[in-house]
Amino acid sequence: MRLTKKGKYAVSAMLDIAFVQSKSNSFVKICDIAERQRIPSSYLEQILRNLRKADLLLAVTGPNGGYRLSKSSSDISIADVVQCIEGKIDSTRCGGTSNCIAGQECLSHSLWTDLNAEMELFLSKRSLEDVLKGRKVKLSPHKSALETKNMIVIG
Amino acid sequence: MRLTKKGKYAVSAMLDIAFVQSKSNSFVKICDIAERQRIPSSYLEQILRNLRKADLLLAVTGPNGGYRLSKSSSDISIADVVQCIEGKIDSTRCGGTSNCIAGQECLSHSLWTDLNAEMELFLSKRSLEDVLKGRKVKLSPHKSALETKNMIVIG
DNA sequence: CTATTATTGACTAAATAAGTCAAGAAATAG
DNA sequence: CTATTTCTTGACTTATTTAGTCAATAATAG
Repeated sequence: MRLTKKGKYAVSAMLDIAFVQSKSNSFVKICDIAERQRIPSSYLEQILRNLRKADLLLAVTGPNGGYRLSKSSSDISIADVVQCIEGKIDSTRCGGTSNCIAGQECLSHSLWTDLNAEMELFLSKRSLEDVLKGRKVKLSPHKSALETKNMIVIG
Repeated sequence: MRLTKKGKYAVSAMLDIAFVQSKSNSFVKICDIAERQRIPSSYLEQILRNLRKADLLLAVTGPNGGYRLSKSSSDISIADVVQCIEGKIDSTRCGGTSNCIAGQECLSHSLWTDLNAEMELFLSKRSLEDVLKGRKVKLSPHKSALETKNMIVIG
C-alpha cells in the first residue's frame, strides 16, 4: 500500500467535504476545497474526478454545483479513499505472483504482504466521520483573507 | 515510513547473510548475495555500505572477506534495516511540524502519524531470525547454473 | 443567453528511485 | 613483496513516478 501526497490530498479533500456537508448541506466547490486545504486546484480536479468515478463522490455541474459525498461519512473509510487514488498496491517484490526469485516465493514475501494487510486494516477501520470526530474543528485564530472566508482547518 | 525496492533489497540481503552465517560462519561476499537475491551488485554495494555504517554489518576486505551481521540475527529487527536504508520518514503532510495548514495541525495529522507508528511497530517486532524461521528454506528444485552454486532462495 | 462549475485528456516539470562506473584502499595468500 | 581479492567511495546517468498545468468541452441555473 503506497501512500503519496496525492492520496493525502484526497483524504484532506474528503474530510473537508464531509465537514462542510455536516454543517450546511450545500455542494462544495473544487476551488473552495483547494483554497482551504492548500491543494493546487487543477491537481485537485484530477483527484476528485477519480473519487467521483469510484462513486465516493457525487458531482453537480453549473451554478451552485460542486461535490458531495455519495454516502454517509461514516460509510466511507480512509482506506476506500486511499485505494481509489493510489490503486491496489502490493508491496511485494514479485508483484504478488509469489514468483519472487527463480520461481520461488521469497522469505520476505509474507512479511510484505502481512505489512500491507496491516496497513489496510488500519485505514479501513477508520471512517471519515471517525477522523472528523477525533479532533475539535475550530476556526483559525489568525485573521488572514482566507480564514475570513469561513476557512475550516481540517487538513 | 517509506518502503521502496531499495529497502526490500536491504532486507533480502540481510536475510541472506543471516542464513549463510547460520550455516557456515564464513563471510558473505557482495557478488554472491547479489546473485542469489537478484540484486544488481553495484547497487547492492551502496546498500551494504549504509548497513555497515549503521553498524548492522561488519565488513572484512581481502580474500575470504565479505560481510557478517554485527550481532545476532535475533537482535536485528526488520525496522532497523528498513530505517537505516529509507531513513526516518514521517508520513504527514507538514513534515512533522504540525504546521500543516495556516499554522494549525491538520485533522489527518494524527491519522498519518498513527499509521506510521503502526508500521514501525510491526516491523520492529520482527527480527531477521523470526523471518528466517517463518519459512522452510530449501534449495530450488530447478537446476540452473545459479542454483548449483548453493543457491539459497530466501529473498 | 450568460455565468458558473465540473469534465476530460493530453501535456510538462520536478522529484525520487534505481542503477552504473571507475578509481582507490585494505587485507591476505603465497 | 606482489598479485589478487574484496570492500569503499563518490560522482554520475537513466528511468520511473509524482506533481502539477492547461485548454477546450459539457452541463445547468437563472
